[in-house]
Amino acid sequence: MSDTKAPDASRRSERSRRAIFDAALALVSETGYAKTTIEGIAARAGVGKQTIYRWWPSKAAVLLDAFLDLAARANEAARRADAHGGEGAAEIPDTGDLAADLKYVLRATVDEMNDPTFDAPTRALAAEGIVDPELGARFTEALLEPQLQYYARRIEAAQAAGDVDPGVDPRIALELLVGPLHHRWLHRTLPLTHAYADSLVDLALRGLAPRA
Amino acid sequence: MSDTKAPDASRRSERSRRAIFDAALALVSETGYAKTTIEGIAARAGVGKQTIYRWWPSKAAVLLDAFLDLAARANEAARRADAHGGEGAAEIPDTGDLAADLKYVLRATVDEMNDPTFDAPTRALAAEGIVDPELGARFTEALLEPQLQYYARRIEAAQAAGDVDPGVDPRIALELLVGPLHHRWLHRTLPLTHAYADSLVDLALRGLAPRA
Amino acid sequence: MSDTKAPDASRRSERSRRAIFDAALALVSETGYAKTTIEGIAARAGVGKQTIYRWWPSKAAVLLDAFLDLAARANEAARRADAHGGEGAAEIPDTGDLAADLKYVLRATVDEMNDPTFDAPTRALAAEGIVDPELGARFTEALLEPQLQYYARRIEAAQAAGDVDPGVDPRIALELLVGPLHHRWLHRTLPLTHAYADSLVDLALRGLAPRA
Amino acid sequence: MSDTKAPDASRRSERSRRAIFDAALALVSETGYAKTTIEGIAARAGVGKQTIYRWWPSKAAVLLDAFLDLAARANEAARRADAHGGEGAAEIPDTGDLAADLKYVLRATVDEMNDPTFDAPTRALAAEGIVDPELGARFTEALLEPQLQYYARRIEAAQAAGDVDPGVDPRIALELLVGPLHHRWLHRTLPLTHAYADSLVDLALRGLAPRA
DNA sequence: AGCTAATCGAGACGGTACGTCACGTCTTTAG
DNA sequence: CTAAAGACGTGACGTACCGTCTCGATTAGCT
Repeated sequence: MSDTKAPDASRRSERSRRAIFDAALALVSETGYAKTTIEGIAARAGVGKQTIYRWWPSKAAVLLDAFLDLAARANEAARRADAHGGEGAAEIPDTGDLAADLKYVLRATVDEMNDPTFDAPTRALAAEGIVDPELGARFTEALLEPQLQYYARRIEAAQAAGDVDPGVDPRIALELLVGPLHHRWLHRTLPLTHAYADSLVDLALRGLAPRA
Repeated sequence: MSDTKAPDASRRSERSRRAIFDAALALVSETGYAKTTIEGIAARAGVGKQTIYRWWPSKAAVLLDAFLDLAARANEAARRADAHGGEGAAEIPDTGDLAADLKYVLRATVDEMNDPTFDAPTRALAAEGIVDPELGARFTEALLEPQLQYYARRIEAAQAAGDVDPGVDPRIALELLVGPLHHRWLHRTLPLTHAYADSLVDLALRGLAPRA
Repeated sequence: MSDTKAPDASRRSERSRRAIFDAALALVSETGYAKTTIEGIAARAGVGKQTIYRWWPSKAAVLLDAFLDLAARANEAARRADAHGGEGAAEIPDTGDLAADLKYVLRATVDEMNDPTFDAPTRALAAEGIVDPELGARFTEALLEPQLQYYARRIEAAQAAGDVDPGVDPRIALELLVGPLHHRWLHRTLPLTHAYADSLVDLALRGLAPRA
Repeated sequence: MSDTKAPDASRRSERSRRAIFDAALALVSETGYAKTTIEGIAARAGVGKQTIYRWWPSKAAVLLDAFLDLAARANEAARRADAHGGEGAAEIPDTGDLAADLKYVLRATVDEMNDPTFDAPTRALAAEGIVDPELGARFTEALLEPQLQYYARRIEAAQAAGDVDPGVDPRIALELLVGPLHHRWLHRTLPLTHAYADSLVDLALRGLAPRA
């Protein structure tokens, strides 16, 4: 039906999967993405190379899954910490003050982008995704888009509350905030600061305000 | 002073330099950046590998210079074509209508991003620069920043003309336009269209408008 | 215990080993030892370079093993041809006439030295062994010494038969025969002929004769 | 007349020639023949590569000339030291006692072979000459043969004095002495000692003695 | 509980490209 | 006008990983 050789996922060794993720993340953070090799991951994980090739098509795919897994576990932990069993940790708060809410999230994003343990793998994945459409799609779908949806929902809520012009496409609105941030982050043109995040929110919100 | 062995640039073979650029650009456009190798470039250029390693530190650096050289020659040609010996080909027009001028440039940028002959190498260089800070700096400095300066100048002119709030940092203003465009381009979240460019300009300009 | 990474010999591909030997011998006889490269051997054998580097430390070592293998197979064939399952093909005959027996062997050796298919690789190996002690030891041990032992045994037999002074060290005796031959062979001072072999035997035997 | 490009020997720089010899000998003794390169010699001698290529066809040829020059200067010095302005330093003495004279010379030869400063370059040249007939001829003619002639002359003298069978070819006689020595030297089968030299002389002389 | 079939760790294999080294030729530049 | 300096095309070096391919030795999941 599908490919000539579909491995039987039910027989898969969870032990190896974990070890591969751990090894991949460790190696990327220690030696950088470019110097990380599948052979190295396998050796570090105490795993045969074939076990990696059986389940992933590329180094980037391994790292993406490893990162996703890390994020999922972090979320899990966060959810357990929070009393309310919310769906995800990153939902944008809605205090009624749109500007404040957005600044809060953008500042947090800026902090992440300045944190090497987040920056290194994400940057590597983004770069790989830019060049490899297949992986880029997975990256966007699994990492980027969910985050953007939080913005979309908050902006829709703001439109309902009359804080944002209802005629504006929330998608474009969100890109007005996130685009410049990513631009500075990826191209390293200028430092990413909380002040910058705030200015961005202020300026964007003036564009999104309901027409007089 | 510098490295232990600095080759004598005055003895450099212009012939080889040209051949390497041509080969690099041809190979990238034919087979893609990832499949392009230094060995392949050398072979195609009829040049020894050492001649590449002598002058460039990496494949990406070769391609960056090749691309820069291409752009420079294109500019040269454009300038000769235009009667007015203007400074560069990409200066943003100033018709007095800021929105129209920006839409014109953003549409042109969108077109470039949709043109594979521009898209492929630029995307590859951007991705490489994201991961390699050294190269990223060169990429930003040589390719990205000059372009951004055009926006900065046009926005400053608009501020002088009273079309843009003088209190706004032109740098942030320009990122409001370029950031979202790059976001869609690099992450391939949604199609890049003229309509999108227009919306972007309209929305951003509302944010930049002088306060009532 | 030994090197940091010892390949697992039990998993070794006999197919590749054979192909490498064949390619090495073919290339040496076709283009000469100096022009034979490891890369060339690998290509001709349809084998990865690493497969050669995994098992041999140098081009000379490959050729030595190839030559040894060839000799072993030749011996095998010779033994099968001879009705009597003798030990090796090169054992010196013992007809009771020492001079005749030695002349027979030395003439055969002269013939080998004059035969390009034997001369070329042996000469190359000898030269390499002269300069590389490691390889020289292997060459001596595996190719030269076994042959010398045949002489030693024949001379000891002659001593027992009273044809050679029992006070003479067989080792020196044998070198009296083989040394001059190799001298002419390696240094190409004068032609190697059967007549020369005969003279050598006569002269040496006069020195080895039992004292009156 | 001769080759397409015959360099004008009269214009040759003696300074460079000396520097090249010195550099070649120094490098060979420091790092070994195999690791010595023409590029290295040129650099060490402060000489352009072309200056070497103009006058010598190969690394081995340079070293041969360097060694010859060294030997010539050593002889010159020795001659000046000795009162009698003899032709060369290595002429075999004739005390009337052939065995003693030969032992003296063979012991001296053994000592040379055990002396690394002599052993290393000679061994390298011999090995190269074994494989490269052109160079081998030059090596034999310039280094080996003159030495052998000393033996030939001493043996002829001994024949005249009635100490050696006049029917024996001096050439073969000399090879009986020198061959075994070279055999042990080049193949490193057994240690080269004075005792060995003495045994060799004794044994060979029994073969050469006049017939009863 | 035993059988069977897949996955597992391991690593040899044919390859490709790497970045380096030296070759021998050719050109440029300083004395 | 010579020779040092060294860039050039060439080609082999020895290494690193690629992705595929056997190997036993576990492990499941199904009789």
